[in-house]
Parts: sequence; C-alpha cells; structure tokens
Amino acid sequence: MPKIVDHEQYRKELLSKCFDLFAQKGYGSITMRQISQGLGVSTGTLYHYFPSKQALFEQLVEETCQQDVVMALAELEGTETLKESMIALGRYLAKNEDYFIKWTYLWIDFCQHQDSKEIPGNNIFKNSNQRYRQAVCDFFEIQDPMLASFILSFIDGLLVRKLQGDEMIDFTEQCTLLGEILTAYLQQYESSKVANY
Amino acid sequence: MPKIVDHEQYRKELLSKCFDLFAQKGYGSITMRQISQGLGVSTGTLYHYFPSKQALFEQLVEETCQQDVVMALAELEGTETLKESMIALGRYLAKNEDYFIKWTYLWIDFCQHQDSKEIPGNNIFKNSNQRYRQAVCDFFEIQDPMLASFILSFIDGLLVRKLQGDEMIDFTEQCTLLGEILTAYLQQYESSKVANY
Amino acid sequence: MPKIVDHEQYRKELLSKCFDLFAQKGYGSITMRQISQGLGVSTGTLYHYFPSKQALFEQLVEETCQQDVVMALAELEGTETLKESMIALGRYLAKNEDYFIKWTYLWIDFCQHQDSKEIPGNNIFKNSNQRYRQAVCDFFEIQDPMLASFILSFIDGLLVRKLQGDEMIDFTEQCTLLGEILTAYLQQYESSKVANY
Amino acid sequence: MPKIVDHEQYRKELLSKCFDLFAQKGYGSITMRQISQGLGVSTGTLYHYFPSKQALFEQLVEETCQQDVVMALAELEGTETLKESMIALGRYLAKNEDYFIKWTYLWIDFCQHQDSKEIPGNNIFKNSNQRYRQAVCDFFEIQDPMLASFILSFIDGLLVRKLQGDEMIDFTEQCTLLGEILTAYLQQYESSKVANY
DNA sequence: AATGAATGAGCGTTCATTCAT
DNA sequence: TATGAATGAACGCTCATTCAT
Repeated sequence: MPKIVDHEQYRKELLSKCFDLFAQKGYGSITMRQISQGLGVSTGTLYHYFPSKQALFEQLVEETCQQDVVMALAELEGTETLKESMIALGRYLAKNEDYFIKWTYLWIDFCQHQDSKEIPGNNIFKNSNQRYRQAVCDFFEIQDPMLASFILSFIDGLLVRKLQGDEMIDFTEQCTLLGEILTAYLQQYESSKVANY
Repeated sequence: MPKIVDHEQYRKELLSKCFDLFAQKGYGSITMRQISQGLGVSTGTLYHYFPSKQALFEQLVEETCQQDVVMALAELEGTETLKESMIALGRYLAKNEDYFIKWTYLWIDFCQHQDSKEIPGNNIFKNSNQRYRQAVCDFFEIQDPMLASFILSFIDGLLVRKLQGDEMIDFTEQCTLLGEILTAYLQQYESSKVANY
Repeated sequence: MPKIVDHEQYRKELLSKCFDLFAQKGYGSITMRQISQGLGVSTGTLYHYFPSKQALFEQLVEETCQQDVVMALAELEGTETLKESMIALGRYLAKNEDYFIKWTYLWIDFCQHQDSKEIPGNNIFKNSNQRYRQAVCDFFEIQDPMLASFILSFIDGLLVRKLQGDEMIDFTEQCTLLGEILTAYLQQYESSKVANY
Repeated sequence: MPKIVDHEQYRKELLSKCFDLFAQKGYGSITMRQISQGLGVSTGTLYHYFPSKQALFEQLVEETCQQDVVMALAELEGTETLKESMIALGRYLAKNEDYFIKWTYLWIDFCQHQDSKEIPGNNIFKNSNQRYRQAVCDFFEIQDPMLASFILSFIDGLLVRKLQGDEMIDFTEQCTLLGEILTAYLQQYESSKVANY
C-alpha cells in the first residue's frame, strides 16, 4: 500500500486532537502556531495536512458532527414516549453542557469569519445540518420537517442564550417543558383528526 | 467658547450610524479605522467620543435594544389571542429578517471577543436581556418566567439557525407553529386545572 | 495696570501645580490633556500660557530649581564643620527622598526626550546647574569647583542608583561617609601644605 | 529540515547590533520598526527572536553587562595602588565616554518606561547591579559594601551629570580626585586602627 | 515528509498640537 | 481670553501563510 494510508490516518489523528484546541480559544482567536504547538508539530507540517485554517475547521466540523450524532443516539436510546425522550435529551444536554456550548460557540465563531453570503452554500454545513435534522426525526419519531426545525431551533436557542450569559436557562427544565408542550400539541392534533372523521 | 457641538447629541448621531457599519463586517472584523471612515471622522475623533471599541459597541447595544423593544411593541400591538400575537411576531421577524439576523450575529460576535467569564457580569447585557424578557412577558401576557425563557430561546434559535445557513427555517411558519403549540399546551393546562375542581 | 500682570500671575499659579502632575507619571508619559485636567483648564488654555510641553517643563525646572536651593539652604543652615554639614545633607536627602528621586527622574526623563546634542546648549539647564553648584560651594564653604562637581556628582549618583532600584543605598549613611572621607582628605591636604612650608 | 539557522547564534548576532540602535534614539523613542530596519529584518522576524521590546532590551542589558565587566577588567588590570587604579578607571571612562553615557542613558530610559515598583524586583537588574558591584570590589580590592556603593554612585553621578549637560565634568580629573580622597581616607583609617593598638 | 524562519499589512489605540468658535 | 473638537501619523504587536532547506 502506498503511503497515502498513513497520511490519511495521521490527518485524522491530528484532527481528533483539534477540538479541544479550538474550544479553548475559539476559531478566530487561536492561531495556527498555537494549534501546531498543541499538536506537537510544526506549522509547516500542519499546512502539509490541511491547506488552510478554514479547511482544517471544516474537516473538524464534519468529523465531530458524525460522532456527535452517533454518540447521542447511542446514549439516548430506550425511551418510549416523546416526553421521556425530551427529558432524556435535557439531561444529556445538561450533562454535556460545556461541550455543546463550546461547539455552538465554535460553529458561530467560524461563521463570523466567513463572508455571510458564502455560508448557506457551504456543503459541509448543509450536510451537518441535514444530519442533525435526521437524527432529531429518528429519535423523536417525527415526520414533519417543520417540527424538526422547531426542535433544532429551540435547542440552538437554549445554547445561544446560555452562551450569551442568560443565567435563567436550565436545560433539563426547558426540555421537559418542551416535552409537555409538544405532547399536548400532538394529542390535540390527533384528537382533532379523529373528530374530523 | 468651544466649537459649537453638543457632545451628547453628536455622540448619539455617530452611534446611530454605527449599527450598519458593525452589521456589514461584524464586531470583530470591522476596524476602528473603517468605522471612522464610515462616519466621516478621524480615528482621533472617534476615540474622543468613545473610549474604546468595546465601549462603543456596548453603547450601541443599549441604544439599539431600547429602540428595538419600543418599535416592536408599537408595531405589534392590537393582537388579541396568543395565536394572533405569534403570527404577528413571525411576520415582524420575517419582515426584518436581515436586521435581526445581523443583530444576533453582532451580539454573539461581541460575546466571542470577551472573556467568557465576564459576559454574565456585564451590566449592559443583563439590562438588555431583562428588557427583552419583559417585552415578551408583556406582549404575550405571560407570567411564567420559564415560558418566557422558552420563547426567547426559540426566537434566538431561529435566528441562529438561519445565521448558520439553515435554509429550511421560515420565521412566519415557525412562529405560527409555536402559537399553535403553546395554545394547545395552555388550553390543556387550563382544562386540567378545571378538572381538578 | 494692564492685564499682563494677571497673565503672569496666573501662569505662575498654573506652574506651581505642575510639579506633582509631572512627578506622578514622568515627563514623557503625562499628556497635555492630563495636565490640563489636573490644572482644571482646557488644553487650549494651557497652550495659551505655555507654547509647548517642552517650554512648560523648562519653566518648571527654573522655578523649582530656585525654590529648591532657597529651601535647602534655609533648612540646613547652622552647621559648623564639613562633617556636620554632610550629615545634615544626608538627613535632608533621606527626609525628602521621594521628592528628590522624582525630581531627578523628571530631569533625566526630559533629557531623554530631547536631542542629546541640544542639552548642553540649553540655557535653562546651564543656569540651574550653575545655581546648584553655587549652593554647594556656599554651604560647604568650598572654593575648588572640581570638588563641587565631585559632591554634586556623588549626590546625583546616589539618587540615580536608588532610582534604578539599588536597594543598598542609604542616603544618611553615604553622606556621612562622604563627610568623613572629605574631612580626611582636606586635613591631609592642609597638613601637607603646612609641611611644605 | 529547517532553514539552516542556528536560532541562538542568530539571536545573539541580532542582539549585538541592537546596542547602537538603542543608543541612537533611546529605549523609549526607538520603535520596533526602526530596530527591524536597522537589523535588516522584518518586524515579524524581530518578534520571532524576541517576544517584546522589553525582553529585547533586557537581553541586551544582560549581554552588555557581562561584556562590559570582562572588557573593563581586562583593560584595567596591572595597576597596583588605589590611586593608580582610579586614574586608570578615569582614563577608561574618558576614552569610552560616549559609550558609557549612552549606556547610562539607556538604562535610565528603560527604568522610566517600567512601573517603578517593578524595577527593584527585576532579576536582570539585580544581577547586573551585583555584577558591577562585584567588579568594583575585585578591582579596587575593597571589602566594605558601603564603600563599593560609594564608588558606584559616584561613577553613575559623573555619567548622569554629563548626560544632563554639565560640561564642567572631566572624568579623568574627577576619578583622580576620588583616588586621592579615598587614599587619604583609608590611610587615616589605617593609622587610627594602628593607634588603637 | 517535515521544519521553522520569514513576511508585512494591519490591528486598537495614543497624543502634541491646531483652530473655529 | 478661553474652549475642546479634531487631526493623523505612529506606536507595539499579531498571524495566516510561504518557502528554502
């Protein structure tokens, strides 16, 4: 086998150590020198594996997003009702609060260093958004994409408010509330459907 | 006698022209030189009126936040039910989509240039958050602070997802959905209360 | 009388408040704005009375130097022998240590903001140096200008070393030592003269 | 393999060219850009070798101080009596007058750009002061630290007065005088000791 | 493949001085 | 006489990227 295998493997190894480095200082604030040092390689080597800071981060997004979804679904499986699922989600968010806030922070930080017109066209972002949306649909057994957007927006909103220093946000509490609200809504929706027939 | 300039008035004049300048490039990316040029003054003059970039932005936050709430409440008044109010909010958000996304973008961008420990202690932010929360409570006639947090988070979440390039978000649609969901929830809550008596 | 009297008087009033302002931050570090604020006038007014920062300081040097000599001679009078005089000087330096160090600091700071070629040609400095030298000759009853230079250099040296952070310098101790040393020298000199005859 | 540059060696090379650059304008007045240009490198490169202007200067102090002491002792060796030593010192100072004045000038200039509380705690300064003091003790065969302080203060004083534009200072003359004075003092001291037995 | 020296435009901020009022 | 708004070049320092080795 050619060396390309080692090259790919080493790239992934480096990538896996990058999350914490980015998380410590943010996308915009950490320098390529600092990343190099954190990885124990030279800047030249870093550029050998990743053509730019932006590309490095985009690869990190893809990798992290995949792992996120897999791990979340693995840990959350086994709930039965929507309410239970939401409570489980709330606990999961609360448990990994630091991680998710950092991740949101990083993601937005990155967006703010791009031309805002280019963001919607970015395939990495499209893919990652799609993956998260699919995971929500699967886990909550929802078909309506609008409802999935609703839930995703709400989760992002919680994270952003916390990030902005709103100390009144409590993930478990808020997700439980979302569970109750959605359950009430869906029950009514169901019964109205029945009533119509 | 000094040059005939009302310091305070001129400061506010400059401030009012700053929003668009910040919005064009973001807090972190725009430079004080660019702001000066945009305002048609020298950097020295800019620093004569605002002691630092951070202070300039904080003053902008305060000013903008006040105006936001006043204008929104003025435009949205006259709705009767929660559903109607939410639909009105959705339309209002959609109509001023660009503005609100930029505002969210700016706010977060600024947060990311601060020490994250200092954000919750920042009085400007505390005040502004409190003002928005109060406006939500007033407009939707809500007393439960958890529910206010729920709505605020959801709105922020919509804006953030849009900001991150999620093209499936439609403000009117999502707010209408929120109206229906909340109405269903509150009705059930009311009837359960009645049932208890 | 014309207004020129008030002008002169006001100038001296301002000048008298300047020493502390300069001493607080140094010649190079304090700004004309800060001086204005400290004096309670506008920068424009300050420039009305003093054509430049340099000129302001030079006038301060002249004024301060005169007062210094008068006050020192007044306080130190009444000693009889050289030894006594030196001990008195040491005490006087130690008592006003902060003041003298600041004054030395200011003087050198100013020199360092001038072209070094222009310093020896500066009349203010020539005059002030001459005044200090004369005071030394008067107080210690010395005629030899070389000896006056010796004493002045030594005093300046003590102040500079202290300024540079040498903590082993003790003004009283060192001046007492200088008194003993000079007495020994002058006695020997006297006796050698006698011996020659 | 990196570019063939011995980091340490090149750093010292750059450092050795820095003295004259600093001496030309003073610590506070010369800019890092000017230093870069004088060295023939970019500002980025300069910062690659020295983390800050202050650090650059401190390294220069250390290097220069070491060389100073070694060279002075080498050139001055071979004197027998204190008088001879002082005359030799005076000649040495006069010969290198410009250099020593600049060096004193630089040192003080640097002190004035530091927080005055931090100067005594600065290890570079402590070490350098200690080195000079030791050299004085060694060369003049003095044990009494007070006497070493006396001589150091006097030398510094000569340099400062010259720096301040006092044209009556003559290094050779003054050092010769110091030699005579100290000899007289020490002889008297010796004879008084003898008298006590 | 791997290194790290080198670049230079650009950052936020400062300040002695000027001048219209 | 007195004001203080206005200037703009220059400060120390940063950092994504390049490239000779």
